[in-house]
Formats: sequence, structure tokens, C-alpha cells
Amino acid sequence: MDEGFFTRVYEAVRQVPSGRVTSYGAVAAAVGAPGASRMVGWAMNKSFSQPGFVPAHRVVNRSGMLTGKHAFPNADTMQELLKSEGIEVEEDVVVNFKEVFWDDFNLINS
DNA sequence: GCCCTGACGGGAT
DNA sequence: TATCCCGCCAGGG
Repeated sequence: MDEGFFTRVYEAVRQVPSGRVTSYGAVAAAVGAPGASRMVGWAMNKSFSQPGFVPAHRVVNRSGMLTGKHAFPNADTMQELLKSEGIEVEEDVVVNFKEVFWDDFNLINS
């Protein structure tokens, strides 16, 4: 549809349930743009200006590192949000990343 | 209208 | 197995 590329990314990210995290690449692939993982992060940054809530804190890189924490009001906000959902975070990295990882996306029709 | 950057990822060395 | 480099798309200067 004409929904912007970002809008699709937001929909995909909203599919991530609480207590789970996903990677930029997984989201990119979910929106039909595998490889455009960078664009996903860009969309997340802009998501703060979006009306709908987007759990951007549930999106980390493939290493499970909170690379986007600096985009939050406070550098610890992202980590606190994750821990608040039951996700263990240490040194800005998701501890049980492999266990909380979630990629069962509902492929978005373009 | 061109060039560079940017919350990443995967392939090649 | 670890590290480096290039490619993805879009927005801003």
C-alpha cells in the first residue's frame, strides 16, 4: 500500500510482544526489505514523533546490544523499559537475547 | 541535484 | 573464528 516504508516498520515492531525483543534485520525482512536494517533504525528514531506507540526499545541489533538507547530521553530509559518487561539487560546488552528473541512476524502485505 | 550519513547485516578476507 | 568492507533505502545539507 502507499503506507510509507516507516509505517510498515512501525506495524511490524508493534507485533513484538512484551518481554520479547527482535532485531533490525528481522523487522526489515518482515516489511519486505531484507538488508535495509539501517532504515529500520532510522524509522525507530522518527517513531518518537509518531502518534502511535512503537516499542522501539524491543528492537536491538543482532548482537542484542541496545545500540539505539541514545535515542531515548535518557541513556538508561531503553534498558529500564526492557527490564520492566522481564528482559535482563547488562552492559547495554540483552543477556538472554537468544531466549527472548522473537521473529514470528506476520508478513506485511505491500 | 549530488554527496554523506545513519539505532545494521551479511559475505568476504 | 574474528575482523573488515560493502550494500540496503531514505533523508538532510
